[in-house]
Amino acid sequence: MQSGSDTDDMPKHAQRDKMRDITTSPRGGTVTISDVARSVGVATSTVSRALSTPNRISEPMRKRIFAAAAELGYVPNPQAKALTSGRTLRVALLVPDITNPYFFDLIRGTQSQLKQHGYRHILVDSENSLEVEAAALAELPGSVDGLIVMGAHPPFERLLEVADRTPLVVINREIEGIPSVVVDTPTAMAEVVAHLASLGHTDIAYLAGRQSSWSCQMRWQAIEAASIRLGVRCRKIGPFDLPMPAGAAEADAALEAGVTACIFFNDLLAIRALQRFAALGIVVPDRMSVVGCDDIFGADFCNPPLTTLTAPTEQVGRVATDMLLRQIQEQPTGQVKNPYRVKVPARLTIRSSTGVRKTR
Amino acid sequence: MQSGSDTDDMPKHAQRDKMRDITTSPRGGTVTISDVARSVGVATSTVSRALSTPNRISEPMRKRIFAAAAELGYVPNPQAKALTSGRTLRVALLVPDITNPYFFDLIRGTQSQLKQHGYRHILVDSENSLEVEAAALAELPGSVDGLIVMGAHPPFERLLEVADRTPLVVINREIEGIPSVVVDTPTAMAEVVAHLASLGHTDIAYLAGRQSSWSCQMRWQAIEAASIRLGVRCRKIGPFDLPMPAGAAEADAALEAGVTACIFFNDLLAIRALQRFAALGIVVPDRMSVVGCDDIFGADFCNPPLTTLTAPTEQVGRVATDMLLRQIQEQPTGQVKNPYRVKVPARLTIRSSTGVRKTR
DNA sequence: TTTAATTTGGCAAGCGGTTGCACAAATAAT
DNA sequence: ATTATTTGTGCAACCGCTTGCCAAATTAAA
Repeated sequence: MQSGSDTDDMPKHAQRDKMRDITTSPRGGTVTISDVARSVGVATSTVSRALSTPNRISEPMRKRIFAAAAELGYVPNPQAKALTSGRTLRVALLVPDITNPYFFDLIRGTQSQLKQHGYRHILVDSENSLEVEAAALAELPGSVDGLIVMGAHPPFERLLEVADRTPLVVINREIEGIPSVVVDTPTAMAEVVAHLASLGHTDIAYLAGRQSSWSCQMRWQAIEAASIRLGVRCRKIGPFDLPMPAGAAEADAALEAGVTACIFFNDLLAIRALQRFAALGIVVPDRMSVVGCDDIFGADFCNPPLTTLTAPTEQVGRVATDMLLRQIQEQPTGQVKNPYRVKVPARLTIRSSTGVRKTR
Repeated sequence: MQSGSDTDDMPKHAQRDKMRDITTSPRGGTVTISDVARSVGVATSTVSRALSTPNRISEPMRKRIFAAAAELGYVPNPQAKALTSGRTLRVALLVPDITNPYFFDLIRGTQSQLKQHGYRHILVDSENSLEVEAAALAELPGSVDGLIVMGAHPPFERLLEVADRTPLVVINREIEGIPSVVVDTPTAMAEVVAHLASLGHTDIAYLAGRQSSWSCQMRWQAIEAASIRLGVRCRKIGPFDLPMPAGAAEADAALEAGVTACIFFNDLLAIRALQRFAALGIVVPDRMSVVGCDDIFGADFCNPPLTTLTAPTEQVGRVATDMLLRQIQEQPTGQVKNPYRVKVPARLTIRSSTGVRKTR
């Protein structure tokens, strides 16, 4: 009851604290470091150090503080931590379209690797919108320690700017000066062409992706070069950007072009095209051979199972994450960034959607 | 040139600021609100209000501040904002397994809705691990404004605790006192049983999910009740928790049980079982009818296309998000939380994996 | 013209942590 | 026993931004 005397000689902030205590203590009050400090009877700095600076505080004191923290249910506030330390322990993942199963494994790979290092993910799905991507690129660097950008559509100058102030790794695109990890689909695409040629196909179409991405261009270059070398005709069709389900239009176009084999930018397209062909009564691979890319979920059990390019996608995610984390670590000394590039091979997985050319 | 005089009568903090300016201005320095303030010649508070309190600052001044902010490339620091405002504008998404395509649409739904309201996602994939889930549940509330928990494995007491201090919405599980949105698969499962019965099946198996989830239990109850009502035999098998690819073991078990139709907990299982049956030479649906649940990506183009339950999954995500955001908004007054529950119907989509029972 | 009501902008105290620096106690060296 | 070294803690400033409160300036009312 003589608490009245406290109030007088207490410094102002202590009075406030006390009020806060009374006000919020009953329920819902977050336990802060100073609650712990008060409970143990030490300064907040001591608690802070006990919690995050090893060997700075005597063992007995450390124990007491830990005990108190546990008892009070103290959970550090990441915002506050981030504000002072400059580390958010968060990484942003920029994905063009979560709806594409290709990104599952990539996400899974990054997530598991990040988790191991105590980091979290912010997942941003740009839904293939350049504006969303641009906005995210502008805003995210403040709230994360680094970014991983997948299937990068944004202009490379923009990415360079971002890379200049934030650790950044790009997946499936190579940009001078930015660390990247890409799947070497172009090289594998040459194999695809050879595979088709060996089956007797001389007229091939390459159906480009909706957005002309870097990968798409690289693949086309490789395919074109390979077909010239092998003496087969190959034309590029698309990209289409129609409201109809992606894949069907491409299928129709391939049909109209009179080719006997077609290579799709990715499995999503290829699978939908497969459905379209089925609907039109076009037998795959007898009338038309179909090749996809990525070996996504579904490529092995669609009808017929899809010949495609397979890559260790989850590993790609892990490698990219490692590169990013390394960048984040070395940032202090980081005068010169290490634009390390990794290229992982893809291999041709032959299933039943490709077959010998039938003369009709 | 007479700036020398400034240094003398400047308050201490201003001097510091100035020093900081010299130090970090050259490069890499983040532009803060006080940089903008200095550039315009006003106080930080004015800038802050111009930026985030409508109609508090005169129009001309507002314009000047905006211009300066734009010119300097000012980007607000979310950490600091969060620290003062108590709002992180971030929501966590707890997913048991991103590898399951079912969650795509859910994620997409929440993401798009969140984006519209200026919120971001933190995606946490627990990879079906209870510990990871528990850890996330403990840690996340501090760094987000609310959580959406999917396919909730965590014990409900735990969830109640969390819900007590953080806005929370659960998807596909009902817990007294927690807002939830669930797909009414149980009701639809009765239809499934009726469908199978009408095809002449009298021996049915229900293949449970790996983890005995709430949905799984509800479905089994509904299936059991329906089969009793319809006079067919139905047994529950599993769950299995084997290292082999989920689905194959279930297929074998169904075969061994001698049933002519089987209902799988979800499409992932059903599709893998389909592959297993094909590998064993069991023709679906002639020798075995197969039903899945969720109508995930792939269910329509697997071989044969899968009979399954379809629900507006993306919408479920949106609704859950709305409920969460509403909760976040009303939190100030939030004496009594509104444990609102939504149940969205699922409907039976009949494709080719179910057929009339063939006597053998 | 004087007084009251609005606007507009600044001051300064935080939010919940971290950290450089100072200081007292404990241990070692002279 | 006295001085020089280690620890072990506390003080207080600070991270970037918000906000309650106050004062000066502008406008409206008396």
